[in-house]
Amino acid sequence: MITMKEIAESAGVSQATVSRVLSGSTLVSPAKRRAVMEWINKLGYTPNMSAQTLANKQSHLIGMIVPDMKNPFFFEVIDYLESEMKRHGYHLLVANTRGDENVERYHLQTLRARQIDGLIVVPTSENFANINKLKDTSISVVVLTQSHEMYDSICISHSYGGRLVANHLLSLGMQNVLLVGFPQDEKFIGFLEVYREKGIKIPEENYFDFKKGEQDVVQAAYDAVKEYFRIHAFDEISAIFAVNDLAAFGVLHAVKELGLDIPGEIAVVSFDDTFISKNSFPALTSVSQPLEEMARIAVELIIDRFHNGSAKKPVHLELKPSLLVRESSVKTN
Amino acid sequence: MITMKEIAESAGVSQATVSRVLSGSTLVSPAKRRAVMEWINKLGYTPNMSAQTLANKQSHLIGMIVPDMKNPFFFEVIDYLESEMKRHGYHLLVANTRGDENVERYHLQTLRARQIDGLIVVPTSENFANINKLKDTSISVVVLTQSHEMYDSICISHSYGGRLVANHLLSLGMQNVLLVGFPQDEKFIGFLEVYREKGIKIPEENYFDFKKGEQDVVQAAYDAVKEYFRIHAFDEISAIFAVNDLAAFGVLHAVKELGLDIPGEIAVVSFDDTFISKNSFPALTSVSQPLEEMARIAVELIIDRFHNGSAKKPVHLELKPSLLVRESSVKTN
DNA sequence: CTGAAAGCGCTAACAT
DNA sequence: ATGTTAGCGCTTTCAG
Repeated sequence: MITMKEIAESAGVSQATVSRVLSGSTLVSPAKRRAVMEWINKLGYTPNMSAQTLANKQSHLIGMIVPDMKNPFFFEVIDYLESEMKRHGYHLLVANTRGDENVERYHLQTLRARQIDGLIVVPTSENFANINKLKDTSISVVVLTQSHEMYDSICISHSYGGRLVANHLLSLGMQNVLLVGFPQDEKFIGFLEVYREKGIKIPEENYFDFKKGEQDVVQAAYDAVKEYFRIHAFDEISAIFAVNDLAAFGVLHAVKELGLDIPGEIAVVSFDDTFISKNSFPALTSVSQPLEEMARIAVELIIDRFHNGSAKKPVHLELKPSLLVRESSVKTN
Repeated sequence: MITMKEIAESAGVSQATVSRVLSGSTLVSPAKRRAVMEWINKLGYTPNMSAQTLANKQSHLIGMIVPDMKNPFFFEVIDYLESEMKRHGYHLLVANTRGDENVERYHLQTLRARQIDGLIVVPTSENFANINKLKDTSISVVVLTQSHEMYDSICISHSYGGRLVANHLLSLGMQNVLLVGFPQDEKFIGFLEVYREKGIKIPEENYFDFKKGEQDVVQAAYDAVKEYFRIHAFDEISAIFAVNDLAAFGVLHAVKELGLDIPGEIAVVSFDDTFISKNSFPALTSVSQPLEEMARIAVELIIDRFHNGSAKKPVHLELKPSLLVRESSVKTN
């Protein structure tokens, strides 16, 4: 690895001058600048960002912690974030907790040690137990997909998303629905509110509950549907609302295996609108999150906080999701 | 951020002693060790890895460059890699080229600047143009999913995978097949070899060619099938072999939309065996790569090279894929 | 405009 | 067993 010192010696200037050239300072004579540039190219100099980080107290690194890297939703988020960071000259350090709070704690610690300029977290721990401890560190954090009072946070209104689904299904006259996911999820709460407002009750047994931290969501959802219909007649429900695309994928598999027509005999509605929703057959009606916008804002917030400190109080963004109606709930032809 | 120096002052010892405690050196008296540990906890010390990297010339960072982060195959790989790196105390820096060679070049440069201890690349550029230039740098690279003569490389035999598919389809008496992907792909070449050996010819028009760097593979595959059947009768082919799961997903969608029975009227075979293969309906017969093993070896190779230099000559691993037969090619009930 | 020198936080001889 | 010191590669005053 060739260093600034070496190119300084070769070009017959001081290290400071090389540094100035590299940083685009105007205080360098054209002649020296040219000489330095020549040697930089000739010797193939690459700056040492660790040294820069140490000297500047800025790493241009953003850490991200997610609970499940295998979920396409997170991958699409990561993809947008990575892309957005590149635009700003940042790099992404990803860490996966696999739903384990201890792993989350570990990553919180090691990412901090890496001098990240900011952290984007999709919380794993219950009640934000781990991330709340970051409060008395100087690190700026953005909580993604959930709202958090202490930190900047960006999410959609899940309950509004649930309401969209409810209104859609009700407009189709579908009164009995199976919910596949985590009953405490805001989207289901919003959904149930609407039904309650209309005086329609969804029986308890129609809330299928995943174990917290369930890793094979597809399989769990598949099993849920199979189990439900082992006990219930096919015409007892008219629709299934899945907590996310992974779950919907499992639901779809099960429903088709049972030979039920979608949406004729049973409608399926999903959440997140990843490539799975768009490309399944039938294509899934799904609640879509404005991921690109969320990613853009997240990166901007992080960078802004880094420079302008924690002076301003936390920004809480709650964007509105939208419902994309496709063939899994409404026959088009 | 509290530093070693501050700990040293608080504990009334030298910085070197703190460093020794932290590195687990035995050359510290129990008393001082205890005192130091107390202050470390009290003050909430976190080491500065940039400084460590600078002093040690080791970052414990591994970079990875992939051409398409949205492909489930790659994110399953990334997931395994991240997990494996964590076991070794490494972190993963991911970069996505989106099929753009210029972006690949950019990342090669910036990742190097970040002092990564090693690089795992899934090549984007034709003929390895970009990565070949790493040869005269000291960085250790592992090429993943393809074989490369200069660097350590880990891949499966794609042509063997293609042969597995060919033999499987032939055993089912399927003589005319539509290939959806990139005709120059080894898996298709292997596939065609077997057919040729049996004296069976697949007409040129049955090779559907994606544009290089095609980003929406699902859609492209969907379109390919639709287009094929716009011109051809349904019974002209008995099977479709898709280049990967993303393509197979599109194929599946199209075939079902056309109302064809799978595998009765048409069989579908895929490659990579991601969660898509496992969970589609019908579940896809697919060629499976030993991802976990590949990830483990990749990380071990990188770390080994880092410590033992480029002395030994490159290791080339070509693992054998296996064919998982599911309902998309063979009716089970 | 340019160079010398101090410092970022940590490690690793080298003394003692 | 412990402290002192000299870097690691870069940025940034401070002089000139």
